[in-house]
Amino acid sequence: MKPQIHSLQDPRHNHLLATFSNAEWQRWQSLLEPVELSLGQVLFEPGRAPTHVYFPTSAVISMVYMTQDGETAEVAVVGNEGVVGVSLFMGGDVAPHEANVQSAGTAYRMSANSIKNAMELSNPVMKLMLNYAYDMFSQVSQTAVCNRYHSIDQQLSRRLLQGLDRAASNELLITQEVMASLLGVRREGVTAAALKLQHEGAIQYSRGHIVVHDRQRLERHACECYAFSKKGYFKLLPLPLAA
Amino acid sequence: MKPQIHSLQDPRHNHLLATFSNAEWQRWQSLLEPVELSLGQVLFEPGRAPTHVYFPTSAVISMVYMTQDGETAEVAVVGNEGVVGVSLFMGGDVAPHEANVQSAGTAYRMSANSIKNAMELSNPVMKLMLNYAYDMFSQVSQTAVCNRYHSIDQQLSRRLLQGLDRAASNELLITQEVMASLLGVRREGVTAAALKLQHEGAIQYSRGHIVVHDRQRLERHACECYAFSKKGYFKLLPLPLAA
DNA sequence: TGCTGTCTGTTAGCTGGCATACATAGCGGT
DNA sequence: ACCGCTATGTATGCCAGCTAACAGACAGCA
Repeated sequence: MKPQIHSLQDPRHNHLLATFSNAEWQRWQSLLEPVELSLGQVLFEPGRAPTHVYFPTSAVISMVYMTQDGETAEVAVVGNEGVVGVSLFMGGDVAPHEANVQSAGTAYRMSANSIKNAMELSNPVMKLMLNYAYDMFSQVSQTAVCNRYHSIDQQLSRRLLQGLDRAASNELLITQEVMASLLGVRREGVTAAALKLQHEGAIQYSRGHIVVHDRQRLERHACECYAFSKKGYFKLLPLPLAA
Repeated sequence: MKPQIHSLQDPRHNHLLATFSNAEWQRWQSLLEPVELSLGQVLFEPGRAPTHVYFPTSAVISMVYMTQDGETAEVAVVGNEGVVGVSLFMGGDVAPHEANVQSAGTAYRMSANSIKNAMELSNPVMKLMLNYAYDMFSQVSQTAVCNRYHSIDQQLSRRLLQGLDRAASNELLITQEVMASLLGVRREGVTAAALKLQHEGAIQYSRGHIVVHDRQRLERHACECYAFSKKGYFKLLPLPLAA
């Protein structure tokens, strides 16, 4: 049940880092530091300037927004397709979100100063980072609409799939309680939705351990937001004309 | 009832343009084109690359997200504090939103190529634009949470205030029908909330013409999202420690 | 083996916002 | 003055998700 650890972590397991040319790579290597991220660890808090950016290789991080009353909602998920701490390279030093580790694993991190310098030095790197930031922006927009229109069933399915895409296996470690706080709903609501999925044979779970048996069924339950949130998906969309 | 028109439009009425040094300004002047934006005009559609960025001087633009079923929700509002078309300077050419004119008025626009060149040439300009993009990102995150937790009453008040901040007077031109599509709720829901505000004497309206009489009352009704969405607000927040 | 804490299942009643349908009221044009 | 269109007001019924409260089930630990 322990998180799997890549003892010889390869930075290129992160999709952004993987796109670097060898020349870029030379510059970056010494600035990147491999780290283990544990479940629940908080990478930065709302109102504070992140000290590092994180490039997950196997860890999964939630960007969580919180109201004054302490009610929470996840607005984006970041796995090895992305990077945590986009506020640093957009100049809005202070992030309004909390970034916490949803699934323990490995990542590479780089100090705030280093990433800022690196972006000044290299235009391609800057473009890459900004491009990802925009993906994330889109993902958050989608979340806003999803929160408005879609049922708990749909959202749970969506979120499980998003977790699955960033996991190495067909298993997830998350309790219904935590899932509820991510979706911004009651725990009982998640229980009901999860039960339905379990009765249909789509998933099987027990005490925070979820095994996905029928991914396709999950996809049928999920709202469109899942497909849309796949990395860069919207860029590939055919123009939705016929307005 | 016609929208007021500044016959001699000053680009510096846009807060972003206003921050430019004289040197920057020289370069930009010839690239900016003054335009009149009419109510309902669509600046760009989802899935398409914007042809221009727009710097509103008196117009107000809605960034609207749409589901496959055609349900809509506004995720951000842009007035003379900002710029429309951030996707262009983040490299994600294709925007997932629709940008449409919520309140007729004036703006300056610049072609997609020009803005891209301008950003390459000037680091300060790039930082300014990215900084604003991050503000917008925060605003969208806030909207996601607002959609989850806050009542129609609260959201209507919030949205009226956001409109008011970007208007020259205490009047707004918007029907309950349109407001409903922005908030992503039924028209009847807006009617009920608006009636309440009217009975309290906070606002007075008729056929799409809203006059705000008691701004403070609106602020009391609005959710925290209003205060938060004020431009750059989150940067000024004291650190919310005591976790 | 039993204790304890966490996780999951279930119930009863409430409410906000939903779908649907229709009524009234201004405004503009002829 | 009338017609027609758009905007607003209102009603009935419904349902998802909420509050609150509690019961069972399993894991780890002493």
